[in-house]
Amino acid sequence: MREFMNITKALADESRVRTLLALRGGELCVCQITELFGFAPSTVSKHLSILFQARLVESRKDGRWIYYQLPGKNAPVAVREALNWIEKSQASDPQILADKKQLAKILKQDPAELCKRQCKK
Amino acid sequence: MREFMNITKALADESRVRTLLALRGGELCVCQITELFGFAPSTVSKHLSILFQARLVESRKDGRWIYYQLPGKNAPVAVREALNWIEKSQASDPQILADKKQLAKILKQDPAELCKRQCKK
DNA sequence: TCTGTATTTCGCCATAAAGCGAAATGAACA
DNA sequence: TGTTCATTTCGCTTTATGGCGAAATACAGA
Repeated sequence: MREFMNITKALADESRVRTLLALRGGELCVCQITELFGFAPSTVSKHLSILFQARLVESRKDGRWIYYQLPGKNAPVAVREALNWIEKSQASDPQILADKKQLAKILKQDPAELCKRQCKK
Repeated sequence: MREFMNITKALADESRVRTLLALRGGELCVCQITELFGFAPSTVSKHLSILFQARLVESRKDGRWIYYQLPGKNAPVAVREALNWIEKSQASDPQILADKKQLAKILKQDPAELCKRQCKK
């Protein structure tokens, strides 16, 4: 029950749901997600750690960058079902489509440049 | 998106998840759910109104009693999928099984007696 | 109509959660 | 060995949420 509630609580925030749907296109580093939402990097990091604790995302370290991605087939059933539910219910939501568009623009940019800009703020 | 978040926020509380699973056995009136949790009637009422707004439950008035139940086939897809997910993930959870047992005892009692006791507190 | 009662609404308090900026961490590179 | 910089952790403030009891509402029955 504890684990299940970790999932439901993680899903009870719009930014986190949008993050999960944004990750459908493949892994993203923190600064790319930060760019998508316009939040402070620390805020995004916290959101990601909540998703991670719920096992809704996995992470991979590559040098100074940390990439987050949707979990693989080894994920708990409750997690897989949850992601399925979100996908089915929200894939065509206007906000999600807008995010997808915005994300395409972000992916064209150099991640290093994104990060540098965010740190200067 | 707004509607979807209503669902996820409604599910982000353990009592509300337990309520949904308790309703699998059929409709319940407010005082029966109140008895199950040991909360104040006003607290239970609020929980139910949150579930209702998310369309995760429906209600039926019968005289002074209001019965809550799981939604029928006309429920939105997101709601049906959510209930499915909860059922699959949590049906065999110890807490849910305990609730089921406790509920069986409650159902043997006269609802009118339950309510009277709760009001006197 | 008046009383009793099942439920909801309201106002309050305590706790949890979301956001930020500053400081800490840890890996690459001069 | 420092320095740079992507990310996280910490401390803080503001807002949201869950709980209660008291009062309001709505309906049944005397």
